[in-house]
Amino acid sequence: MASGQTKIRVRMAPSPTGLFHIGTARSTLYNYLFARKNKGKFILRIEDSDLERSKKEYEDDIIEGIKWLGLDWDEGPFRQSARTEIYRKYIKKLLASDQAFYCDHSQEELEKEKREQMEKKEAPKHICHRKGKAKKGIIRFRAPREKIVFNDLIRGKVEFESDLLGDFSIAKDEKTPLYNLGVVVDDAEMKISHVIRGEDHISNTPKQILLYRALDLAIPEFAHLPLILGPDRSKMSKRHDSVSIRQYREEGYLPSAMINFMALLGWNPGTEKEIFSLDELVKEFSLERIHKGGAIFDLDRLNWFNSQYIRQMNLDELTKKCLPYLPKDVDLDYAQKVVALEQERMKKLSQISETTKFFFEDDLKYEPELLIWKKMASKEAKANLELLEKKLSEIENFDRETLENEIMPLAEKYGKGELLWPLRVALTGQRASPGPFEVMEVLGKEKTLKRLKKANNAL
RNA sequence: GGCCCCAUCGUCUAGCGGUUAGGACGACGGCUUUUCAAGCCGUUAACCGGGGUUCAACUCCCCGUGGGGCUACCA
Repeated sequence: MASGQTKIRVRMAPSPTGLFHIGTARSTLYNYLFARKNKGKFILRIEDSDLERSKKEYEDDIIEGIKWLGLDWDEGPFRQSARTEIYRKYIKKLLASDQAFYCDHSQEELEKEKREQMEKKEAPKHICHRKGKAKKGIIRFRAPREKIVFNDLIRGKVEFESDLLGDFSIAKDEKTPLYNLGVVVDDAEMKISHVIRGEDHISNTPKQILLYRALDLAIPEFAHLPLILGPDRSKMSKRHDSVSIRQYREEGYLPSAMINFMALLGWNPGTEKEIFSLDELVKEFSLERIHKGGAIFDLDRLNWFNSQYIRQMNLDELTKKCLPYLPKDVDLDYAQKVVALEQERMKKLSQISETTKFFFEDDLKYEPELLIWKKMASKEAKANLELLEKKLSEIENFDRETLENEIMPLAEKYGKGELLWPLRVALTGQRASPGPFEVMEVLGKEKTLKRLKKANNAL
């Protein structure tokens, strides 16, 4: 057990078998917050011991994702694939003391045994009575029969009967550990004080405790996080829509929004504050306030956080971030004016390509009916557009204020809806958009007049 | 099936024996308004069930029920 003086050392140990997962990201965040809050160290370890499924591109995606979120680590990344000599030492020790042995039962035999046990309503487990004398088959751990109790920092006392575990597998061969042994060896070697991980690992914990004991290693504290759930309340996985950080990144979610949102899924400081910077989270964070129950990933809430952070951003920065969603050769000043009009309306950056299309197209297509306000006659709309065209052509300064001062009196006279609606639709071609004055200011006189003429012809 | 974990509005949650059960997202309504957003105001909506313990249970205990996780020569 870690004492008060023990240095806090935590780790994140993702396996590079898929894109950086939202659940992994939240665990990373919590580990990071705990480390920073307690002036400890945060270690990154890539669990790539399954060479078949591990891929460099996934490792890159995970590391990139962590950095994108604005998190960093103090040691690593270590890779299990580079640590085989370390594992060999421990596996040999277990073998030599007869706590582990080679088991050469085939997978078919094991599956058959399991099926039979389940039919008899027994706990499925393999207790090996055919210990290989040769170095053949898989290496199993001879689990002692005892009660295993550990104190989970989030859940309290958790008890298991090791009897139920059977002789579980720990390595494919002397240099290739399986998950449970790999974690134990690495966590011990890296002097990890607190293992903070998803709840799906609770059932691995007794196996790992047994291994710590067998190898005479110090057992860390454990804290099992509630899971992030899909809308169907099951663990978020590939069969749900968007589970990778990359997808959110590409859709235009801000790291600050992701961090804020994820932090509050399963934790909160007990106040009514909702918006937190990473630094503020570090200050407030505590394991004690983490929930036990899983939390559903609510996209509406994420969208809300994202819109909050989009609004807070300064315009230069926001424009830069929007560039990928705007036409390639766009003029930066023009783009900035466009973005300014959308800043308060955006839920995510990617939306801007649709909502601002009309700013970048010269040839708008008009549905004649759309140009007409409510029940006004087509003739009237036409007349109003002509009136506007004439008035606008006399105005030199196309800034919002001048435009408003010149046009609003007309609108009062001829009807706001009757005048302003056809104007706005002529400018945008859309049912919904920012107001006509803002749009004209961005478009400028020439484009404005051209659009009015064209709309008029469509009627 | 076995083992383990969990349980307050639709969702994220506050609550740690005595509260009109609070906030946020969403939804809905209103104001504003040429439209759509935004903004402001308001409405809706929850303690899974049953036993205890207690003067008093959302809160503590037990049992149900429900949900979830694990059950690999994956991690």
